[in-house]
Amino acid sequence: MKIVTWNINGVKARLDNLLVWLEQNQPDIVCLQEIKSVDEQFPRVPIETLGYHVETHGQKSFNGVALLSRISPEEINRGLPGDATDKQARFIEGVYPAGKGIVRVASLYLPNGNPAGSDKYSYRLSWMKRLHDFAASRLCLEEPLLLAGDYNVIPADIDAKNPDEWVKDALFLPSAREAWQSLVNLGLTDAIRAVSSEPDYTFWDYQAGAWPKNNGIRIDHLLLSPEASDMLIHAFVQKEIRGWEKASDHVPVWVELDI
DNA sequence: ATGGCCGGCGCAGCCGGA
Repeated sequence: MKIVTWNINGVKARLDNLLVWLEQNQPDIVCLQEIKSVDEQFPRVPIETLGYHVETHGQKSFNGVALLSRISPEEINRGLPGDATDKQARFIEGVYPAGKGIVRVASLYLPNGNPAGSDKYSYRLSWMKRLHDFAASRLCLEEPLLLAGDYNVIPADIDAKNPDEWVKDALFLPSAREAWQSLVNLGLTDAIRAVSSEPDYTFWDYQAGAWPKNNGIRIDHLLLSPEASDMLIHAFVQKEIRGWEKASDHVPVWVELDI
């Protein structure tokens, strides 16, 4: 089973790319972030025509996440628990039949939090705490679980071409990296780091020639429960997608599971 | 050497992103 996460930076602006990519790559489950669409305007018909089920959790203009899948989900949950007043659409979870059991997959878009010290940064940290509590409760189920998405966290120096440029950025501040490490320390496996100790950037800014200079960062991650990690065959970043016409600034990150 | 963008909204620039 092939599962992939991709921040597409606007599903309507990226629809032609998305359809070609789906046909060429045939993923089983796709976690999308930054769809920037309300549910009613998500272009579900052309995606369904390719054989995918579509589940969205969107809002107007910003944010928004979705799950595309070849197999119909048994259950869908929208929104990250822990704050009923949170109106930002950043989390959707699906439960899918797989093998003799299920696989549980979440598509998440963690708040950027810049500038540091702002209300946005405190919202980011509180969201990370909620994600930590959610992951802890899900891990008690002892199921194959994937928490996939745009974490907006650069975990370590190796995950940036120029780490010095990021020292005052919310993506690389010690408190954000500590929150990331605390999440991983629950017993989750960073799929890319499990298979590679090389730089594997997933984002290159549109500005300042970041892509031609390979000035990238690794901020899109798949975290696997022990039950999912045991089934890990392969993980990789699909870097070449960044070179497409009208590319997103993020690229797809894949895992293949023996399930 | 320096600076360099893009999507959404909505029809002009501004907001948000990382």
